Amino acid sequence: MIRDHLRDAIVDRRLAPGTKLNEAEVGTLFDVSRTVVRAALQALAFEGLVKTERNRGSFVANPTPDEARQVFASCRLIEPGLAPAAAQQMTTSEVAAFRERLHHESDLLNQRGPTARRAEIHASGDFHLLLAKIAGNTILLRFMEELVARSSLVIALYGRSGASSCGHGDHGNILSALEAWDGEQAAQLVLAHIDHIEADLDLRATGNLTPRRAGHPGDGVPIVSGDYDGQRASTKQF
Amino acid sequence: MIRDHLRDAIVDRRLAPGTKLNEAEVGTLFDVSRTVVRAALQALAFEGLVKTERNRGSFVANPTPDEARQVFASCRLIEPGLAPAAAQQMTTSEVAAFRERLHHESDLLNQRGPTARRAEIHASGDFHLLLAKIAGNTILLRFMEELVARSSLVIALYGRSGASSCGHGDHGNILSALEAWDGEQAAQLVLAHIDHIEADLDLRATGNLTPRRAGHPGDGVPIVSGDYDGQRASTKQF
DNA sequence: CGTGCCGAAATTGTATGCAATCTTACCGGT
DNA sequence: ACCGGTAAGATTGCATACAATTTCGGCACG
Repeated sequence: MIRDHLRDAIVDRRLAPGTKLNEAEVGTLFDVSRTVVRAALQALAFEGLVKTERNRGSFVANPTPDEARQVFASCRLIEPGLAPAAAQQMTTSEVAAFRERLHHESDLLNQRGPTARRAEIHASGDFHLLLAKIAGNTILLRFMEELVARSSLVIALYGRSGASSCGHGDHGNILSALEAWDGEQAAQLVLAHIDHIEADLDLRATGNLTPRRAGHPGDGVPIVSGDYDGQRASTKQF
Repeated sequence: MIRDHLRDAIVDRRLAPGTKLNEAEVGTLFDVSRTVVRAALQALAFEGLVKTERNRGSFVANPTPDEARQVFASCRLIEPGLAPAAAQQMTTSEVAAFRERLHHESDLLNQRGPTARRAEIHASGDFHLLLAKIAGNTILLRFMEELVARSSLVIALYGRSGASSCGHGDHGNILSALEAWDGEQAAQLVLAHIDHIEADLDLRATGNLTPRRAGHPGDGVPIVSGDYDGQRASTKQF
C-alpha cells in the first residue's frame, strides 16, 4: 500500500528524481515503522523506480537518457508481441472496458489543470496495462507494469510537449485494430505509438548530469493526501 | 547473498516446489535473523521463485503448466529481439567468453553425476544471460534473469529427458550466427532453441495438481553447503 | 583561504520482542 | 466413527532497540 503511494508520488513527479527517501521520515509520513517502509522501498528498487545504495539509503530514480532509451527499447520488444495475443482473446466486455477508458481519457484531455493532467497520464498508462492484461500472460503483464511506471518517470523527466505524447489518438486506432481482430495491424500501431512517445522526448544528455537540488519529501506537493485508505488502482502512464 | 543461495537451491531442485520456507528455520540455517530472511524471501517472491501468502508464509513456487507456457512465451518474445542487438555489439573478447563457456558446457555434458548435471544446467542458463548482457539492455537483462530462473524451475518440474534440452548444440549454432553478424539468423535459431526446450517438456496438467509431500528444508540435499562465502555468480539454466 | 582530520549526530542494517493470525491437536457431541 | 468447536502452540507481521556506517560541522594546520 505504501509502495503504491510512493510509486504514485514518483510517477506523478511529486517526488523529484534524486530525492532521498529517508526511512524514518517516510515512516512518520505514513505512520508506520521503518520495517514496512524498507519493504516498500525494496519493492520499488526492484521496479527500478528507486535506487538503493548500501549504507546510504534510497533515492528516487533519476534515469539517464540511456536508461530511458532502454525502457522504450524494451517496450518495443514486448508490447507489439502483446497485441496479437490480445486481439485473439479479447471479449466484448473487455472491448467495453477499453472504450470506457478511452472516453475517460479524452475527457481528461479536454480538462485543464495539473490534477487532470496527472489523471490523464495515469489513464493513459492503464490503457497499456489493459492491453497486457487481456493478452493473458501474467509475467509479461508484470514486466509491462514496470515498464509503464519507468516510462512515466522518463516522460516526466524528459517530456517536451505539455500534452505529451497521447494527443495523437493512437490509443483509439489501436483499439480499432484490436476490435477488427487484426493483431498484425495493432502491433504496427503500437510500435508507431511508442515512436510517437519517444519522439516527444528530449534525450540530450541532460537530466542525470545536473545533480539537481533534490528537495526533501514534504517540500512541494504533498505525498500523502488526506487518508490513504488503500484500494488505489495501478497508476501509470505513457 | 541468502537470496542467491536460496535461488540456487530452488533452481537446483534441492528445495522441492511447494516446500514451506519457514522464516525462523531458514534464519537458523544461515545464522541470520528473520529480518534478513524476510528480505530475501520478498526478493524471490518478486522473481516468481517463491509465492508468499499473507499470514501463512512463503513457499517454493510450484508453477502450473500454464505458468510454464507463459514463461516460454515470454522468452520467445524477448530473446529473439536480443539476438540482433547482441550480434551488432559483440566484441572479440565477448566472443572468446562465449566460446569458453561453450567448451565448459560440453565438458560438463560428457560428465556423469548430479553435480555435473547441475553445473551444466547453470552453465547453459548463463549462456542465455550472456546473450542478454551483450545486447546491452540492463532492463531486458533483468527480465531474462527472471525468465531463466523460472524456466529452470519449470524444466526441473516438467523436464522429460535427463539430458534435457541442450544436447542439440543449439548454443553453438547461435554463437556461429552471432559471430557472422547475422542477427536475423541468430534470432531464428534462438526461437528454434526455445522450441526444442519446450518440446522436451511434459506439460500435461500434472505438477501443481499433485499436492506433493513437500519436505522440510533440510531433508534432502543440504541447502547451504559449507561456508557460503558469497561471490557466487548467477545460477540459472535452460 | 583552502584542506584534511576528528568527533558528534544522523541514518542505515540487523536482531529481538510482542501482538495478531494461522495451524494443530484434543474433546465433546451427534 | 465422524464432525465441529476450542484452546494451546507455532508462525507471521510489525514495532522497537541496538550496532555499524555514513554524513556533517568544527577545528587545527598548511
